[in-house]
Amino acid sequence: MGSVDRVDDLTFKVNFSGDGAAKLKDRVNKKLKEFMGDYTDDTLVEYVIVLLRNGRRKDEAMNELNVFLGDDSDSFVNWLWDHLSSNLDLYVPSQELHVEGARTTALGNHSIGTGSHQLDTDSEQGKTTKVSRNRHNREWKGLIRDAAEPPPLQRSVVEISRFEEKSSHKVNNGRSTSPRHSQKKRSRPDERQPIKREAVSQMNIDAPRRLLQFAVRDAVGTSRTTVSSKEPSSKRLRSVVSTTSGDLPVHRRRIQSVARVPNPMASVIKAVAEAAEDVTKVKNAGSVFDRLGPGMDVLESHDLLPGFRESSPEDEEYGDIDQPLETTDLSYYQRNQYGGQHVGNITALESETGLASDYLSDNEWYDDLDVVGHGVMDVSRTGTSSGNKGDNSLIVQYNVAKDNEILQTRNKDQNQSTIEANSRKIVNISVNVNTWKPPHYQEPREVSELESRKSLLESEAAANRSNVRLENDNPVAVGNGNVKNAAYNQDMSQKAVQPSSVLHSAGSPNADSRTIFVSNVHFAATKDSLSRHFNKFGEVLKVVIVMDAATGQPKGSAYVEFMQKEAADNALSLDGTSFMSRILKVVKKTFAPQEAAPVMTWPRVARGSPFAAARFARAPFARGIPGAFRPHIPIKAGARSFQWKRGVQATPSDAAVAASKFTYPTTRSLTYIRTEPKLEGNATTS
DNA sequence: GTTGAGCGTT
Repeated sequence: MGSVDRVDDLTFKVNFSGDGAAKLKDRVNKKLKEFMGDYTDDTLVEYVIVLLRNGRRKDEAMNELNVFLGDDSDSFVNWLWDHLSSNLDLYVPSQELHVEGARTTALGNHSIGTGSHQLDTDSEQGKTTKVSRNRHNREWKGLIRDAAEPPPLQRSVVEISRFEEKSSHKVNNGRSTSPRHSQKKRSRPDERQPIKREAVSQMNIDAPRRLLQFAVRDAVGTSRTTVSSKEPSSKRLRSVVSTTSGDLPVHRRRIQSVARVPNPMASVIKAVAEAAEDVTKVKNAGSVFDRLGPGMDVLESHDLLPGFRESSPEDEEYGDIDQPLETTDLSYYQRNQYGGQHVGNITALESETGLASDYLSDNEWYDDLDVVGHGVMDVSRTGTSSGNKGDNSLIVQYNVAKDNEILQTRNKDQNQSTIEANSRKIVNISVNVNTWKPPHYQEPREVSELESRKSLLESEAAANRSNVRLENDNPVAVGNGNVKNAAYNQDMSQKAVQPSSVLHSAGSPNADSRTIFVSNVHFAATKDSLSRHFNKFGEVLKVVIVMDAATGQPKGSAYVEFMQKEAADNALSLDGTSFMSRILKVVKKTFAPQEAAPVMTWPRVARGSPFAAARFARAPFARGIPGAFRPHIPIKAGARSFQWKRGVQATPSDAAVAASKFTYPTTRSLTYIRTEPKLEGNATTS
């Protein structure tokens, strides 16, 4: 078939202009419809024509169209070449008609080219990048006419790819993968540089690009799941759609063609797949597109939202970009939830600094962290407003808190700009983390004290029968107690602290009496920090930070359960003191239900009363308790002032009596409340 | 306008 060979060598590097172009478009469109049916996209038609005009050889055209037409690409191009070889004069003015047997310069080049070349390059490009796709299509005709400049083939290839990148900047089409990107490599890399932007109907790229994006995304999606697979990318790609084409309906065939991706696009896809593979190797990259980024800064600026960016590897399923903010909140939440265990690893990781800073340094990092803390709130609250300046950094922080190790590795290969801005805060968090002590750190003491404590608790259990009875007056309270009891045992078994579990089974009904309710807790406070803050008064068994289930953020209150009831009582002395630069409200956990039982013998302060409630709610109960609670009642009246006063001159007041009653040396050290030496102290001394 | 009344969770 010599004639066929001859046709195959043809290129149609012609200026299809005016009516000719329209006619050709029409014809091509019809033909394409035979293959693609309603899926035929006008832009694809235009794309075909541009291929011709750029002097694509037949095989090249097949390759390029293969992405969109799949198997049909060959037959279509065959048809096209045949058709053009005999009918080219239908579409091109005869004087411009110039069919070339080999790849040489086209005739149309100088006839119309130069003049419109300028226009195309400068004005048109700037314009079209801003115009919508529809307008592209509409203007295409004219553009084609104008863009009659056909530079040497290779260069035009380059141009397209450049346009591709360029336009995707503004169109914000997200995950565009610059279809021609790799092709330019394939064609002739050395010719890449000279031409910056010699526009060649860039608008034609949009639709193909969209299609290609899907292909690439499929490819990427596949390769992402097969993380460690070393098999050739083409193989993986094939697995996207496993069916073989055979005699499937047109539509399905087309879909397949996207995924099957034979040799031509293989280079593109391969590059993508390789990039994807790199991503999985690098472990940190949140997204394949992150790695694809170098060629497409669009993603950098648009799609890679901070949260998405920072999402840790195990959050791979968040790859959908819609999630970043959720991720943020989640990590924040987890950070609190993880409280002990997870952060513990981090501590171990940086153990040199650990444990060193304790009580005294507490205040320091608390103050520091307070700064961060505000941001914390910002994130969780105004998470959706991306305009918030602090968001980025804070998100980073959370991941620090969540998984420090990951961030450290990430730091290495991430753009330092963001990191740099946040490094200070990160350090703060790290300090926070470092001050944490592993759960067992107090076990030695616990064990040693355990004997005495056991007895103590037993007696306490007996002593608290009265409390229990008091609870029993209220049915609801009893129910709560039981539930908590169970919870206790569970919790203890998890912690594998056997002795305490024993204690609990004995004293669990008194859990409430050993528990304090701390409110006005800083949102950034963790179980650990609270535990450390309160364990001055005795072993802290459990700290529960009350979280708002809806928002996932802390509600600013916490339950601190001590091993001993006395410790809880003493801990009440921290009421009105500063913790993380917030004035704590420390009260006993209430026994009485809030709303269900307004039925009390003595007159109660109405629940609606915002201020008095917390304070007075305890009063009636305390009245029923002999001894232990009494001293605190007067303190409550002027809690803050009293605390300050005591801190300053250590007055042997009721509070001091209460404090010294159980001889916890740390009780006196309340003087460390130095954060806000305000008017309070003076006011009450009078 | 640098959240802030309140009693949860396993």
